[in-house]
Amino acid sequence: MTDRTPMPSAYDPQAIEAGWYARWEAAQLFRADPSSPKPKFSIAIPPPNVTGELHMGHATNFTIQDALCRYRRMTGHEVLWLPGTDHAAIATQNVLEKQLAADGASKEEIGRAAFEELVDEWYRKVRGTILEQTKELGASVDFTRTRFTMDAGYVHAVREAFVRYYERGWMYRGPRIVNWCPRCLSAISDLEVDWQVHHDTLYRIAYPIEGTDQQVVIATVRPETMLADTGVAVHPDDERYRGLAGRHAILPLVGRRLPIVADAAVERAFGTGALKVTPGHDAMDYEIGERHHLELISAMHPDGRMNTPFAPAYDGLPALEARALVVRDLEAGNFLVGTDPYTHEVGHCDRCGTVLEPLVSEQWFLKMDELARMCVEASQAGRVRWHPERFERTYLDWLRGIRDWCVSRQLWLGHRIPVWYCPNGHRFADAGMPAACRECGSAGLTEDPDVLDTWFSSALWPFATLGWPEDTEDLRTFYPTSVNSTARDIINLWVTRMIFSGLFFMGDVPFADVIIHATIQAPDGRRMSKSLGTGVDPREVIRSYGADALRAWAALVGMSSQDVRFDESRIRGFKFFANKLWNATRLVLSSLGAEPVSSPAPGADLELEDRWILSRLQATVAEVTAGIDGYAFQRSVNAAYDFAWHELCDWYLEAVKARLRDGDPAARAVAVHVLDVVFRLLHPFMPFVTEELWARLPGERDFLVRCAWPEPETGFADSDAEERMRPVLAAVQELRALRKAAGGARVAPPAVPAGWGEAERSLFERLGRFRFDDQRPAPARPPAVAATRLKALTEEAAKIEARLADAAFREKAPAAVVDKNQARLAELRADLERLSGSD
RNA sequence: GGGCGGUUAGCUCAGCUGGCCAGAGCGCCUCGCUUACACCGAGGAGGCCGGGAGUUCGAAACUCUCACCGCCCACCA
Repeated sequence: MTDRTPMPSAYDPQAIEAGWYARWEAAQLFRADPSSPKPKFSIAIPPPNVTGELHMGHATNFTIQDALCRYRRMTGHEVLWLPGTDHAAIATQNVLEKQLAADGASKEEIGRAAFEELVDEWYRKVRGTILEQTKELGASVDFTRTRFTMDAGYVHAVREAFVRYYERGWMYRGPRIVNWCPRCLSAISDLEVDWQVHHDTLYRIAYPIEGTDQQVVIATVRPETMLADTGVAVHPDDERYRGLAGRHAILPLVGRRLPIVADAAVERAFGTGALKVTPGHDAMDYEIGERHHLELISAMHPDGRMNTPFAPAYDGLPALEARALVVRDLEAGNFLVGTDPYTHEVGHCDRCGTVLEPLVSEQWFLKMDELARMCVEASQAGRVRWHPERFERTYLDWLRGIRDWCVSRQLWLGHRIPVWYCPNGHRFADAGMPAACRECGSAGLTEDPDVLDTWFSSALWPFATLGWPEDTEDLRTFYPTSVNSTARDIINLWVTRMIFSGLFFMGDVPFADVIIHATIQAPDGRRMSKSLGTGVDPREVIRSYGADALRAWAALVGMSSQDVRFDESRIRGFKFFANKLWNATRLVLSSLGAEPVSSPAPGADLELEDRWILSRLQATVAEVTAGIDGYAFQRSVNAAYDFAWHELCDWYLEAVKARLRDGDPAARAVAVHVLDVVFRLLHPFMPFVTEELWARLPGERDFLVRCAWPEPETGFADSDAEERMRPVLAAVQELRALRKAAGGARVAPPAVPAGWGEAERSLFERLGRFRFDDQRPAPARPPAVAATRLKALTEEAAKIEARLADAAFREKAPAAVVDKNQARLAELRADLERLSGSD
């Protein structure tokens, strides 16, 4: 989009970012064409939702993915970056319930239909916000393919997936102990448990042993659950309790006979070494109960109140009240032996924060053994590569100890479980809406009331968004996708599940590379969170510094191996950088005439500084490219930044200003070329300002978005120019130091160092702003070079001399290292000589 | 209880497979409004690279160990 409008002297992100996204979209630059012959690159964007708007973590993740997509477009790939949103059932339901509660209402009061309207409204709002933010960030997604995990096609995919698992026999239903949220009134999976440290009391309670006057003392933090005790367990090798197994204990307050069993799961060192077994209210007890065929009693309603008709004193009480009462009664009956303070971790619902109750209930489970095995194999075969590599272990460790996945939820919101029950007790899975029972043909089917875990549908994302289970062109073309970029907290929640889903349904991994980006923390190191007031809204950052600055920073820190604190000053630094690019462009453009600008060619009419900057440029191209290829974006950003500011602006443009103004075709060609390449290199990270500036370069301009990625032009690699340039730059710096020492007064022109030709002399004059043939009288006594500078050089030289004098070093160090040291020493000596000469 | 990551200038962070006096951005100090840019330019101060031990001619980087900080996993009630 050629642009010849005048440029204001200051870069204003607001002014330039506004228009570009619409222009890109209008030109359909981000629309993927499955029939293209180009190699394919695809990313299914992680579907965001949770808080309803994009936060800094999303901004970072979007930046990484967008950088990859833009880079791949430029390297000649057909790119599909597919956006979308997730219905996030449990999170959304919680948000809405909180809103209702704030108005003194509840979802039960307003009813299902009204609640669903609220849900739809919420999704519309969230989608609008996310869409807006996606554009503000410059994310080059294909909006024509936007998906939602509850759209019609996706619903079909989810149901179909369930049915296929069901028919394989991997989906089963049964009463099991699960993590139950008494507020959400739903089961949740092991991964959705938020463990928090609690300071509780450990009660020691004496259980009389039947037929003796002895007793066994157990320890518990939840005395109220004793009402549901159906056994006592000790370790089989525990001498203290030898002979106890096989007898019975009598449950205080209730009088129930409890078999005493020996089980190796009991930790002898903990508490008294004796464990009350409550299979209905503790996961480990549940397993012990299964092993020893103990009775299972549920003593709690789903809402967390006691359900103990056999002990009416406690029936119907909230658990904590029941606990107090139980403790009082135990004390009264002399069963309470003692208490100890006790610190441990207690599971909370990670969505609403309520303390979870392990409860037994009917739930659907997905068998994980085969799926886990498929994941491990894919990993071992290197079909999925993790970046950084260490996260592969997070994945493998989880798979190794995996338990079946509880996929059912008792929510109002979500995908219904496609299982049907007929009046004659038959049960079958059907993705459609069957009218009659498959087995007996009877009508009057009822559908399973539960919905699926949100992550069940998210797990299908990489292929369901491409049209699965239909055999679509998109699916054939863009699956498997290329990369998945995620925060590490959902590695197992989401990434792992996508991998086994892909392997099972598609027969192939869903992506070749997984990249795990850093978590962005608040400036003080706390978690960024709305409720803590530590959140930073990307929109405000964009308003202050521009999306380009935010993105450049995100790319710089995104792949850090540790968490990263939000750092406004660095983002501002990138705004300054954009301003620098802006003004460098202004400088070059303002000195161009009307005549066309040619392209520089190696060896043709180039001055020393031209050769130098072109040589540095091609090295920068190589470095930026290597950085992206290795997912080390900080390398790319740093290389481009340093080159553009500290080589191009600080030296080259200063050196060629006059040549540009004088119409030197070589300088013009080189300056324009270097800017052009710099904009290409930076475009994946700073798409707006680079597109804007690139459009203003001479010649007819299309879109930078679809320009070719620069190759390192090795023909411009010029070590001779780089070596000759160094002493000139050093000499300029020394001259500046002299002037400074002279308090700004004129100093005598330096003697021409040996070996300098006309090129060096001319460059030195321009950069140093003086002329060798200046005949005006110099001060009688030239100022002394700053002593510190001299000292530093002398010290370094001495250090290197010492190293070179060391026999061990000369023998053992590789020749290249020795050479390097010698070269450096030569440089230092030359500098010192020049310095003393001007003194 | 296991595992992982971190500890480098005042702040936020780079430093790849050990070798160019230890780097950047911001902040701070001193000069300078030099017709691209004061969102700038030229200089500068500031670091026993968490502590200790080891390997090596040479270690911020490798090994061991200790101390903190953070995260993940785990059925010790």
